[in-house]
Amino acid sequence: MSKRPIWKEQRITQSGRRLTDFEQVLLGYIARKPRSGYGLKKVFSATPASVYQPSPGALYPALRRLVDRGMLRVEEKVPSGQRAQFLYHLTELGRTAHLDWLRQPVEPASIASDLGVHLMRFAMMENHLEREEILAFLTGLAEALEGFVSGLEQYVASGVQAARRHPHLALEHGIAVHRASLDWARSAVAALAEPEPVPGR
Amino acid sequence: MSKRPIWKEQRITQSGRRLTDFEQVLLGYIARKPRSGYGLKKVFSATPASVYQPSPGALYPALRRLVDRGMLRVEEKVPSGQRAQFLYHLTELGRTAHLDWLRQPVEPASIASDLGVHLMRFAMMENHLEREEILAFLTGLAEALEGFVSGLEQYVASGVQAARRHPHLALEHGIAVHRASLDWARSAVAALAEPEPVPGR
DNA sequence: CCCCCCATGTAACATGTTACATGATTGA
DNA sequence: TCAATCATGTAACATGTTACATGGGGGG
Repeated sequence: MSKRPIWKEQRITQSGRRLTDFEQVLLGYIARKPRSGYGLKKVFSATPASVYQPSPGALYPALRRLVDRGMLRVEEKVPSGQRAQFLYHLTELGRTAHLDWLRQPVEPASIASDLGVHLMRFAMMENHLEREEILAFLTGLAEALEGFVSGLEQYVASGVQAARRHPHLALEHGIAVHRASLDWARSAVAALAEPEPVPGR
Repeated sequence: MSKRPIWKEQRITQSGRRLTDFEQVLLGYIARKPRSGYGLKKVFSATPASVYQPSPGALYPALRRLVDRGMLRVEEKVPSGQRAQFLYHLTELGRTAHLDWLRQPVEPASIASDLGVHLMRFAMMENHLEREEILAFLTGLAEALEGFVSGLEQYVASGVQAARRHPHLALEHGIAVHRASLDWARSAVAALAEPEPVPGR
């Protein structure tokens, strides 16, 4: 009795669980245009940046979960004589969840491990968020990267591990790539602060 | 009988399975100096670059697996009255596996997703591989990055997805950071091609 | 005839995350 | 007394990878 378990409403009963990044990315692709499982597979393989190729054992169960949770709706198409094809559409709930995901602020603590996800989010924000929100996101991203880079620089300056050459060089690598990321974020802010360039003139 | 299953000696009976990168990194830290589970945990938290903090549910089972497979040997220390502490040492088999891992060539196809692992490997090569091997590794890394970057550039130049601004910017990000990585690799080759700078003068 | 593309999945297996659990010592 | 640090783990759960399975249609 002195030590009864504390249930801080964890185990959010399965349907309250947060969607994984992969599930969110699927929602994002389907938001642009309804797709089949195979169609999604092709979207991934056609993008050179996202080197990630989801295996069927990851893709199909994920779609099933999204349907079960009411994020997706299935449309069955039977193209006469061929194997059935299933087109997935976003539901209202799915669209809400996707927008919420796009609007998550950048968490400075996990900036290094989340960079790829943030870039994915940025790519999917187009036509979904206001310009102001997008600029705020990029600014937050830049600030987080600034903090991360200066943290690495301080560590290098502090002289810990200075004796070993390779770890030092590896740290320099981290500084270099995150600085490049930071420069990109700043230039993206500048590019998007201007109005969309009209191709015709 | 017409279609019996094909067993291409997959399922390599548990002990033939390749070690995961995480297991290899553990071997690498233990190679430098025998450590306890808790000691390894601290190594991770003390390194600013590897933002990854292994959970106990990942760390302890991994150590157990390495012991079961003969890569590690356990030394029990009982500091009189305190909870037992276990120091892990590399076995010969463990050292061999670690060196094999360090010597794996860079796979150009997976360069983007493996960059972090390659940097980890580079950091751990010091005092284990010959200078020539290290330079060859860095050269291979640079070549793979060159190929990756020029692939991205060609994709951008091909004008697919040119209509959408955000994906285009995200691709530019990929180009920028991998180019930074490439520059780093080249400068690291140059730095290591010279003899170790003597601190005293 | 064989292989590749279309298009769907399932099963076994290993791993990781989150939360819980234990228990001593040190410091506020 | 309460909290943090040292130091070890386990249990439940969800997810991912690899390989297998099915089956039609088109091209060399």
